[in-house]
Amino acid sequence: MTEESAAQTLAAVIAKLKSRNIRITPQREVILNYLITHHNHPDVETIYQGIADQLPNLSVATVYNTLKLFIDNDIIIELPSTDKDGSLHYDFFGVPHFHAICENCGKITDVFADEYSAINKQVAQLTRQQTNYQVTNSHLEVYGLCPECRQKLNLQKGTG
Amino acid sequence: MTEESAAQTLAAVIAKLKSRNIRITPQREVILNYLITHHNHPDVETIYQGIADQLPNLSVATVYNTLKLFIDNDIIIELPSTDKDGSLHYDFFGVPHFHAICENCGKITDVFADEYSAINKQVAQLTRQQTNYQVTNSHLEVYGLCPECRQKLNLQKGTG
DNA sequence: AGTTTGTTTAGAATCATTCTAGTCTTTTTG
DNA sequence: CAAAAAGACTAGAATGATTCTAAACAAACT
Repeated sequence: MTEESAAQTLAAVIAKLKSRNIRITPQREVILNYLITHHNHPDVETIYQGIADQLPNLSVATVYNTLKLFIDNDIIIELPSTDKDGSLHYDFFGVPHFHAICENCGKITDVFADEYSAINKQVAQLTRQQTNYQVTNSHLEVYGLCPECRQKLNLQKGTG
Repeated sequence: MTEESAAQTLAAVIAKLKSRNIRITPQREVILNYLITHHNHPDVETIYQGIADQLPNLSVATVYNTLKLFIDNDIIIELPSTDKDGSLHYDFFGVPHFHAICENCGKITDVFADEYSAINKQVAQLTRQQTNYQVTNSHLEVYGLCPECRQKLNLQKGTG
């Protein structure tokens, strides 16, 4: 992704928020920009550290408040905490995708697939039919072993 | 589900655990039985209260340890905490299904659908192809408004 | 019987998240 | 523009779910 398109994405999301009468404060813009340009599924602490130079007086509470605001407006999603830490992770959700999570090291990997949009539609429809929920979005997490951990564990098994 | 089949399910899961050389303690059996016979997506506190009469000396730490054991052996799954509380929820995962979660009241509803098994297979395959993960399972959560909250919120809107 | 390994208990410790009170900023209104 | 109102931010305290620790207990192994 080029810098130009990140800027375009930022502008588009800001427009979306403004259209809902949500104020764009410097804090919100910096946090949003961080999320658009970093795809490492950061937790609150990582975000806080990552923008400390741009917002020296930032409060962690503001990060929490802002993330909640973004979640409620379907701009980012929350990912479960892995075994390795106890904190939730966040992910800008511009292009729909799902997540592969390593049960060994806790790494989270984005999975983009054309088929996902059709799957999503089917799941929303099934849910409506069977529960009468009004569906707004969905999250899919796939659990398993990442290639690195697979290799590591196989070597251990071979050696031990 | 009849009582008989719950007992059969319990026996089957115990056999599975034993085949992996995992000890079946009274605590583990009671907690497992609770999860098999209650499908209200309990949190730790609810489980603890629900079996207090059967295990008067039970420690919460044991509940946490046992749930982790069951998760690692793909017997139960963990569900995210809703806005209404800060604790994780647990669900016996004998028959694969996914979850609809109400964004307003936090209710979690099981969704059973024949199509889910095919979706799951497709998702596992996509993940393998694109990330080279070795997939063991997956969770799907659908977010939206439950029928009750939809009605409640519509009435408010109409009245206000 | 004694030793090792694994499990449970009770309570303390941790730490992510939420809450609170006060301050600051922006918007609205006259 | 000034005043008032609404919304947002900060710093630090409070909460509370989860994890950790040390000691007691139970089961498996020699």
